[in-house]
Parts: sequence; structure tokens; C-alpha cells
Amino acid sequence: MNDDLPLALPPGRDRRLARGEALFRAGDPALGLVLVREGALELVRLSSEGRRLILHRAKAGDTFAEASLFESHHHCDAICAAPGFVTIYGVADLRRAAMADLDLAWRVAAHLAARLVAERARAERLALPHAADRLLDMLHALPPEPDGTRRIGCSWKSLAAELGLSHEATYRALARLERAGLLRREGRDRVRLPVVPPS
Amino acid sequence: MNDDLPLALPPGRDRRLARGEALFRAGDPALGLVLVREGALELVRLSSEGRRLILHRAKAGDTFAEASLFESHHHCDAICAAPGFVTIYGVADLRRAAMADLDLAWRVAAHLAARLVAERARAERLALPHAADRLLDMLHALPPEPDGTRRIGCSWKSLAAELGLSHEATYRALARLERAGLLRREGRDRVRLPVVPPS
DNA sequence: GGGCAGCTATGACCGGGATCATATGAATGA
DNA sequence: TCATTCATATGATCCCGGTCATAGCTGCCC
Repeated sequence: MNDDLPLALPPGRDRRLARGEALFRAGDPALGLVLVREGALELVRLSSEGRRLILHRAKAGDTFAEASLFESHHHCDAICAAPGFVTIYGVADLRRAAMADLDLAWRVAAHLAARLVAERARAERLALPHAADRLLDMLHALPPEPDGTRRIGCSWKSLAAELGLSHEATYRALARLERAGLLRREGRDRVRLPVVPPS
Repeated sequence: MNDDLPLALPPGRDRRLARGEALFRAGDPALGLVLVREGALELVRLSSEGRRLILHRAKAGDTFAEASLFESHHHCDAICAAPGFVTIYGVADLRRAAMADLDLAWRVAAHLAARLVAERARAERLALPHAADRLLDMLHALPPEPDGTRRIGCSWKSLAAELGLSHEATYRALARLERAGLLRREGRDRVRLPVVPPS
């Protein structure tokens, strides 16, 4: 998702995170740009009725909370989904660095644009009326590994929350798709999708 | 949405648009940053089954297709929803200007961050399971006018497409909400929402 | 003016997603 | 090790959103 961006950043603060620990909560003053070095983070919003929606998931190598660079406060919770550590780049530091490095701000912008495109794809997916469609769309978007399988990288329950579905609907859709031969689960968090003939 | 951004931009190309005309189509080479000067534009994606999802709507004063600054091709259609004209700032021009103006790239990034936040709010809305909830959430997000009403600025049918709902479900939700006293329509595209006591 | 397209609106029907309940297996921590 | 929590899984039921049909209305263009 971001290859060159972190390389040119000024030194940041490291912070270790345990599973379930919050890096920040809604209402906290904005941290700045967060780079996940190890483990995984989830950006979570809890609705008033207790529904849990996952707005973004970042694994090692991804940046996180990019938009908070330009906000005074966070408006979501950041929860550690897999233990690891992150590096935090404060706003002021980054701003200063951007003034020295003509290209840095442009790369930050490019990075935000990529996130925006991803978010639009997500919105498009959430507008699909059927659980199976949302699921397949999301799975097809995952990068296939050399052996042809795709790793979801989290529990199916979390994936359900990311798709705006109840986990029951997700398991049912999985079972139906598997019966229909449109999907095969291999191990805990891997799926194989049939090769579609190029249109 | 963007106050200072256009002011510091280099001169761009103007283009007039008629209702229904496409500024660009999916697959076209990226135009660059588009500023809507008059009228309204919609970023539309047509699904394979013919469903029409509105990904973004921009009215006079808003920017449009910001992410295309960093993409080689468009992947949505841009359709004129209300006749008017736009100014187009090419990528190369903007990039050059960013090299001269240390702050411009940073402002572009800030702008993209704001769009990202808005898009996340949209995704959150699309994850709401009930039509009435999505509708109310969207309407509450509209800025109220001095008289307390809110202008939706488009047809209810378009709003339905933006909410990922069929227009029938939208009309039904509207009627139900109106019966329940949670909403009152005033004229063609205005609603009044009851004042909620601060929690 | 007349005709046509598109928006607004509502009814009937069906399928599927939310919810609640329950059960088993897996993982995690004391 | 054992217990507790959590993920996985499936069944029953209800509700509601999608779809199709129909109709009045608005606005627009010739």
C-alpha cells in the first residue's frame, strides 16, 4: 500500500501494543501519522446501538490514521488486533520535514489519494445488497498468493464487521458459496477462488 | 469544503457542461483536479447488474475527482447533474506549481484528507442496516439553513442511489418517518428535522 | 399545446438479512 | 491443566428491503 513513503520520514516515536489495547480513542487529540511495524490495527467505530463497524484495517507495513494529520482530534477508536508495535510521526515534525523536502508533501497527498480510492471501493462494496456479493467482491480484491489462495488476515467475524454484515449472514453466505463451488476454504483464514475466464 | 485551495492554483482550462453530459468516463486518461464553478457533477459507478451508485456529488465551489491527480485513468463516470461549467487543472501544471509553492502540496493533502474523512462517514452510513437510519443520518449531516430546513440539493431518487437504496425503499422510509414525526418535507427538496435535545 | 421522460408514490409479494438461541471447537490466560 | 472466552456454525423466526406493477404528477422539449 505504501512502499516509499516511510523511507523518507523523519524519525518517529515507537510504541508497543498488546492485543485489544487502544492506540487512541475517539476524542483524543490527533497523534499524527502512524506506521504499523508489526502486528495489526483496526479503526473501529461503535454505533449507538452497539454495532461494531471496522472502518479500516492495517497490517505490518501499512500506514494508519493518515487523515488525522489534518484533524485536531480522532473520531474513531484504534484497537490493536494483533500484538506488535507502531511508529508515530507527529504532525509538526512531518510538516517541518515537508517544508524541507519538496516531494514529501506530494507523496503524502498521493498516499491519501490512494486511501480515498480504496475507501470508495469499500463504499461501493457496502452498497451491494447481497451478503454473497459483498463477500466475493472483498475476497477477489485480496492479492492472491503464489499457490492461488488468498489470506483474509483476520477472523471471518471481523471481516463481517468490515462488510457491514452480521457474522451469521457471513457464515451462511460462505457455506452457500462453498456449496455452489464459488469458493473453497483452506485452513483457518485462506480461501481459494475459482479462476474466472478473462472476459 | 474547500475555501483557500482554488485561490492559489495556476490557471486552468474551463469547460462548459450540459445536463447529462459526461466530463469523463471510466477508462479515460485522468484529467486532473476539477473545480466545479457552476452546476453540479456526480461521480457514478454502474454495477454489472445495472445498479447505479453515486459515489460523490459536487456542487458549485467543490472540487471533484481529486484522487485522479495520482491515477493514470479514471475508474468512474463523471456526469453533469446540473448544467454549469468547471475548471480543470492538469496534473503536470499542479505538480509544477507545488514545487514552487511549498505549501500547495500540503493543502492538497489536507483537502484529500478531508475527502477521506467524508468518505469514511459515508461508508459508515452505508453499513447501517435500515433505510430510515441511513436517510436520517444523511439528512442530519446536511447543513441547516437559517430557517431550520435542510436542502437535499438533488432528487430523492438520486439521494437513494447515494444511500445504496432502491428509490421505493427511500420513499417508504420518508413516509414512515414523516408519519412518526421525525421529519417534515417542505417543498420539493427541503426537509425539517425536529430539534433533538442535546444528550 | 401535446407528448414524453423522469420523479414521486404506493401496493403486493418474495427472498434474504438481522436477531435470538444453541452447540462445538479453538485459542488464550490464569 | 483447566477454565473462560471467542470464533465458527446452523436453525427458527420476523422484518424489511428489492423487485415488479401501477398511477399521478412535473417539467421539458418539439
